[in-house]
Amino acid sequence: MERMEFAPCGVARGLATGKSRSVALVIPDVADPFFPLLIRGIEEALRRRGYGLFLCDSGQDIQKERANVRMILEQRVDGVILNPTLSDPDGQLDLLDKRAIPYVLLDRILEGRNAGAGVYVDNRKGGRMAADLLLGGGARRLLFINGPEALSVCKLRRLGVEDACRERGLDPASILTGCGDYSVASGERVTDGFLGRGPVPPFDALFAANDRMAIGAMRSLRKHGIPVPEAVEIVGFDDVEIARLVEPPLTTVAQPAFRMGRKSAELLLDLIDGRKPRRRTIIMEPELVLRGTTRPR
Amino acid sequence: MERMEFAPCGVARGLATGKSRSVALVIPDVADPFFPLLIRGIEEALRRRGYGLFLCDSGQDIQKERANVRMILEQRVDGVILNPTLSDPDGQLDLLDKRAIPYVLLDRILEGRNAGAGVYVDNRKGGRMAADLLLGGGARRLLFINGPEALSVCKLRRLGVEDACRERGLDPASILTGCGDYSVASGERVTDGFLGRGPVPPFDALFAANDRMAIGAMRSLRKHGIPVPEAVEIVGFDDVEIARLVEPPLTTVAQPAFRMGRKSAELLLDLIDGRKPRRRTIIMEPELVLRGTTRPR
DNA sequence: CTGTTAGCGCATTCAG
DNA sequence: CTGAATGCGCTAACAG
Repeated sequence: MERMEFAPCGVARGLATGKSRSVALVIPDVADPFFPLLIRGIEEALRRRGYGLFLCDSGQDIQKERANVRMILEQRVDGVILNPTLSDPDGQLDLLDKRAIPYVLLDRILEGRNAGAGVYVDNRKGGRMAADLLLGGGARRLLFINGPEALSVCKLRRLGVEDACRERGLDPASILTGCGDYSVASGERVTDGFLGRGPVPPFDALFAANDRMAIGAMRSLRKHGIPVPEAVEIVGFDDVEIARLVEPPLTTVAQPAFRMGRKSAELLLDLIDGRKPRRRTIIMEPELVLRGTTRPR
Repeated sequence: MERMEFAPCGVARGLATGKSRSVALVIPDVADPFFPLLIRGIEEALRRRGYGLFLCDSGQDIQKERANVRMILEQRVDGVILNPTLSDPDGQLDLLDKRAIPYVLLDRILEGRNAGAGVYVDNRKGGRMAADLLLGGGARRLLFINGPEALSVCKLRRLGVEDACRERGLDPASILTGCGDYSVASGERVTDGFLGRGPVPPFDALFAANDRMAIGAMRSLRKHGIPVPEAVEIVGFDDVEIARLVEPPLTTVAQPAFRMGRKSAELLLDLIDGRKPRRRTIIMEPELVLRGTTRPR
């Protein structure tokens, strides 16, 4: 069988068994540097058990996301790892439910559904860690640039920020808030908006819900001649590769992307095999990485 | 059929027709920021024609690359887009040939094979453009940090650099040369190596075969207190997202990654459908993007 | 325990 | 032009 170079036909086996030995990953944007490590983790877990990975980048486009789900259903994948686009994907989750295709949600919490499996970091804690670092460093006025608040993770990060305020006896309503779309450009734009109003920045600390927006904010501050971290301290979220390459290197709340990917794939494979995983939702710990956009503590 | 929410079973159709309506993409490293746009281009072309994409990241590991190819063969993809790892993948190309599975090479030129299809930029021209920019700006001594010279693209970029030298009456042997592995760290290490020998840098211009190594070089120069672009001008290759985010933003030779991806997928689909594409190898034009690591011209 | 067979859900073919 | 039969290459159930 080795020498004949025979490879059993997965398609025929798939038809006979009803299992295609493949899973799909649906993400909103491959270009987001948060995904590469995640994908690596997923692939490692899948390969170990002989599964292939269908990649579906919906490009932030709900139309494409629909098309992707349709294609997934046709290709008869055994399961789906879903990191939904901004818009509400519940219609698509219903489709998966109806077809009894197991799925794991990455970085999104389902409020209505009780049966959903998911993997994510403790976003509330992450938000609290970031805000607490800044407030503990003497910040008087915090600007929080959140992602799209329709996403549960964003809501949670905001709650964490508010926790930190309350713990220090501050009114959560006193923090400035902006909202971006996770892109560098949006972080820059939001920050520009707050800086346009006068010569003195109305904030002395800034927390962005991801590193890309934090880097956008850094660009805005540099443009306005405001020194980081001397006049404004900055904390990001994710710890992507760029974070350590910008100048000064970005202090950030790290997500264990590789482990998240691996874990979500393992969880999905357990569901596919009909095993009952002990925990269907897995919450990982964020970790503060101190670099150059905050003053030494 | 709409209302019944019926989806034809791709697996059964695959068995009946011998076509799985899916192709595989084999890349050495999803974390390389050059790939996201490429993947987007590929996905766009594939979705348009109802094909799915199997992602295979070999993680620079030839063992995994083999395992990937095996999995690909089992899953009976209709074609493969291959961006091979450093090591020689010809054994695996033979496998594909034997099985008559069409494939398109990305960014790698086949010297022995006459039938290979491929998509890449004119790397020689790109190398010449970069070196010419630097030499034309008055550089006396050029450091060229190449990628692994086992790769044909790297050989070509070097040839382009030598072309530029000769055109300006310089001896190509006079340029300093280092070799990295495309990572930020390797660019930094190689540059460190040249700067460790004395207080004055032995070069006044630097061309790196990709942006990540160029950024590593920038880090090394900053560490040594050498101003960019005043004392050393730098040009990278690729034009990935980070290039415009570092400070100063990186002058670079841009590759049309999205178009390369789309084109390679279209080419592959033509091969799969048995159409005879007019050109089996497609060479795209690199483009110089002037930013802050070179002085204004 | 080994060898045989039915059938997975389609596309294709051939008969009507 | 519409409708029924065959087989793609496997696995699972079953018989020997």
